[in-house]
Amino acid sequence: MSDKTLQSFNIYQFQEHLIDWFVDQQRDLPWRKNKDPYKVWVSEIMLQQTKVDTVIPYFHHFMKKFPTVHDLAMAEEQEVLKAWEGLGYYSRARNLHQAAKDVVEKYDGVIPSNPKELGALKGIGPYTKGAILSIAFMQEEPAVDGNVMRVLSRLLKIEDDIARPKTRKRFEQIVRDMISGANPSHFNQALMELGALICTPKSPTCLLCPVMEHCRAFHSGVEETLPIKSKAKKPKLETFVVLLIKDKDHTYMIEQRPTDGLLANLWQFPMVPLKEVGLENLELWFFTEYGFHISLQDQIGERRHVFTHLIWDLKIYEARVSGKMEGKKDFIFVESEALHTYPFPVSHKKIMEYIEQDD
DNA sequence: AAGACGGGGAG
DNA sequence: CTCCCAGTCTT
Repeated sequence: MSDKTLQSFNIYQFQEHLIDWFVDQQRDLPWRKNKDPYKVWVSEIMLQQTKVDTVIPYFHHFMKKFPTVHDLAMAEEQEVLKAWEGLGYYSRARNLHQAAKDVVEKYDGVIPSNPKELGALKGIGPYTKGAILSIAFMQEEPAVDGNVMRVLSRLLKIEDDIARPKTRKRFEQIVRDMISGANPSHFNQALMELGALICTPKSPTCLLCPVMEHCRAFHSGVEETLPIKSKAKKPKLETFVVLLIKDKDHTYMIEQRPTDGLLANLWQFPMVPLKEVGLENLELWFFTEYGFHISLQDQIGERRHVFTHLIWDLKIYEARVSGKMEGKKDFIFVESEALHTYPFPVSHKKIMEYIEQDD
């Protein structure tokens, strides 16, 4: 035992109470029907930063479309992004796709069961590695996510800032000590399930908790003040003009975003950074940027879209093609009925509502 | 260690 | 509206 936090903590009785509760009370979730490593992998990637209820329909659709790691490896990235559309953090989809190709090429389609090779795959960090190793391969590895840090902070009354990278490492060592001798799959999933159902961020239902008697925060009455977490800084505001550029054939201009950064490789209506360009210079700026002329028409709406680190203020304008099109940049004109075949960020999906149906 | 990277739900 | 949630990669 390398962390004295667990001195005088009854690990084996804790394991029994926790796992008995989990076996009895766990939710019936689609990725719990078997322990196919591919399904465990996909579900764990989807569940990063994302609620179970949101993930369920995406998981069903994804498994129908890409039933095996081979199917995923063979797919076009655009298909994978389309299946991910609306789920957010799209680098997860691109990394999962790349990793599936690597698994097929390097490991003949067999997902590696050792920590080193598994953890080297794109998008598989310490948490996901531990989750796959414990759930699919029954190895005694920690899988420390936000639920686990919250549960253990309270259980052991640990006041370290869970926003710090160092804190996760401490919890990993604690789990290594606590998981010993237990069913690794049940133990890790039980900690996370407890965090989701009982030991919730606000107003935890301690009176229903199967490990209440083990919980140091509950005994001290401080469960509501844990875990300690430093706050994120405020997102900064960015203002854009979004152009719904209609061609004479009832088609609209869309473009693909860059291969790196925010919403990489997704499609969008052209966006003009308003602060830098200014409404007066917009048409000239557009010609310089895209190589053909438009005429700006009326503003037809405005939306705010909030990301973790920034806010988009989107002023939606109609525009018309008014010049020859000899494109400098990559863009296409697409019939309004066909827009839905391209992966768009949620913000631009909502902008599609401003397009009239009867044109 | 700090910042980039989405989107949804609760109150 | 405001607040909360939080894995991995990059720098």
